[in-house]
Amino acid sequence: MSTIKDVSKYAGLSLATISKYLNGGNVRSDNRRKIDEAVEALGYRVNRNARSLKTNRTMTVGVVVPTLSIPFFGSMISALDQTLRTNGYTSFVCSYDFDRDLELEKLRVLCNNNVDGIVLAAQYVSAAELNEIRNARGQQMPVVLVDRTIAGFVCDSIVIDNLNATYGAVEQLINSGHRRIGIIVGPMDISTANERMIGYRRALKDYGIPVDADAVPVSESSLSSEDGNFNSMVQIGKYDFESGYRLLNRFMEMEQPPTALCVTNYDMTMGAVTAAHERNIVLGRDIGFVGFDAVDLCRIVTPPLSIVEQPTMLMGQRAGEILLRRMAGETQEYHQIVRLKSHLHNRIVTLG
Amino acid sequence: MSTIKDVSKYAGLSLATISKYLNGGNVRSDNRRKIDEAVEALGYRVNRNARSLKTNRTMTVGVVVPTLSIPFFGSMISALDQTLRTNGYTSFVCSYDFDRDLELEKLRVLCNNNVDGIVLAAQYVSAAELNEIRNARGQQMPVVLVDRTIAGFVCDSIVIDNLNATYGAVEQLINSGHRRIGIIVGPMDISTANERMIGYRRALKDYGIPVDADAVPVSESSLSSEDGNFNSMVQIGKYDFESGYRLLNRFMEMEQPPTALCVTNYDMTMGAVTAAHERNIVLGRDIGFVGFDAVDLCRIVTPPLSIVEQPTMLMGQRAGEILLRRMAGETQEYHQIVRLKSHLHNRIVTLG
DNA sequence: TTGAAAGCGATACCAC
DNA sequence: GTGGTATCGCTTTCAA
Repeated sequence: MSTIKDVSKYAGLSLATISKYLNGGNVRSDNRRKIDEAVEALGYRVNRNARSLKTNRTMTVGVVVPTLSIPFFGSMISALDQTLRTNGYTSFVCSYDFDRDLELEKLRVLCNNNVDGIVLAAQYVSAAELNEIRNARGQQMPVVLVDRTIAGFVCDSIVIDNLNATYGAVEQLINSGHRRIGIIVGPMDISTANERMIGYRRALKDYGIPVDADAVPVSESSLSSEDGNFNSMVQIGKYDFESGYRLLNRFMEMEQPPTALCVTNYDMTMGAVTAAHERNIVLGRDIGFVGFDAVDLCRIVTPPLSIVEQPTMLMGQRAGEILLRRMAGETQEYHQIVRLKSHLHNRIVTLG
Repeated sequence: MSTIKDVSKYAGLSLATISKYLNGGNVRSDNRRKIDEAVEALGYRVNRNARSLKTNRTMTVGVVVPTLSIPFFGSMISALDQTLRTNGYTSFVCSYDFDRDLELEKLRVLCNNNVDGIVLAAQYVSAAELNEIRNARGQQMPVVLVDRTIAGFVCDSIVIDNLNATYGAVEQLINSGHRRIGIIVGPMDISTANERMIGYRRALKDYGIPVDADAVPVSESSLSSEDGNFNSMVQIGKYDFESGYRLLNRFMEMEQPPTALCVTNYDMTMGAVTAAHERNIVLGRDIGFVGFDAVDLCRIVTPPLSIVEQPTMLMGQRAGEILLRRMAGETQEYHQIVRLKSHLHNRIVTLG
């Protein structure tokens, strides 16, 4: 492959001149022609590695997500990449497949590859670990958290107003006559799951419906095992298909099953819908139901499902915008948490 | 941030010794201790940019796909990454969002970033363009194509036996009594779409069912517009939701609609299922139906859908294995096309 | 505007 | 086993 040196020889000009021109500097027009010709003839392409070594910038950002198998992150990434691209950055995506070690490894590799910034949908990583990564290279590398926050880690975050998302969902169920409402949430150490749980509790409380004693977020109690209480209206899953499937079945096998159910992410919604189908339960008719994220799905089943839709594109865009500002050096700004509103596709039918 | 130089000073050893040790060389045990201590104390991390500049290897591979919003590529990438990781490589994923220019740009950026290999699910890029990219850096960079091949581009490819996938699907429909079978395929310049179309035609032919005159692959005719024939049993979509939705409706509005339908990718299957639902057509009962990829879906609707499932994980794994061999320098091997079998989840009910 | 030269952080050859 | 040093490809100061 040809280097800038080859171009220099071919064009009969110095390295400095070539470099300057290639980086947008001013060069006499006849020299410009010579360089263009040389570049063309040699098929020269800059070696970004070498450039980065010198400039300390790679014009790349790393995007780290727990999985690429659900549409949620796919569309977020799409919007994010588009935003970054307009400013000359490209994004490299890594999935850690819900694996604790892999999450950390991906972050480190990205960091060692000198990305200029990181967008992370975190799961297991701790504030301390993230701080180490953020400070590994010279000055603090910009990190933007999406979807989930991390307790004790100060940075910019773009999240959904999870509390009001479930609050609204549960409120609708209450308004249509339900009093005995179950919820399937995610692991309590994930911020989204915790917040969604709180929204559920608050809605019940506001409407004077007693909340199960154990239906409290982990920060306020020792509840953490999903197998804590087989009769609780709050069941804690793992945000995966199997959890939704299994926990819907558990609900239905209670002595006093709920009359309505709220399921709080994509995979668990798919699992719950599948389980319901296999039990010949028609969601939205036999029991009230609100799912999360699976927007395509709600058009396909009868009756249509109520679904909380999260603004994934907006989330990606906002994350990109903030990251761009940080990478441009706006360090004096306070760190911010952007909280986006979700949208409830409401198809709840009033009871009896 | 600290460099190898700092480690050298801190440990009181030469650069060469540090570098050697850090790369697995032999060093006296007391020195080993000193170095470990220095690395720990300084929080030293190798600068991969600098290393790559010297070694000409980045230990990264670029993965380029048309979208991250369908599970198909997500699970392929997962298996691919896992395979690569066992050999010390990490993968950086880029989506081009079905955009022609972006596809090329992503490939170029990856190439300029000196990835050691590329896995590509191609759509628009030409053989000439790919060749240029492959040869841009020194010796030929390993490129493995997944899912789709490119006419005239010689390389390793992992694809599905698309022809027999649709052949099998259509055969089942024929066996259950259908004679008038429609198909919704993708753009004819995508190899998978072309092959799926051929499988359809061959099945009809083998069973003595007349094929619409215009139901021919693009290589054999000028057919390319999806609006070519409003009454054809072959309708050409764009592999997106909207195509499936619109073309199912078109089929149903024909004077003589098909009695069975085969839809040949994920998004179009979702679109078709949605459209059918809105028309109150029960797929699998009112008309025969086989979809593609949407495996979750087939458990959720009644009656369960017949679906062609593609071995996405295996595809990613195989792609990784071949790429690893190429990156290890096995250049003498012939380029190969690995053709994986798909699996038909058959729930077709025999016609009354 | 142009060019000579230093240096980014690491590796690897070669002499000791 | 250890260390001095040239070098990877590029940017950037500074002097001309």
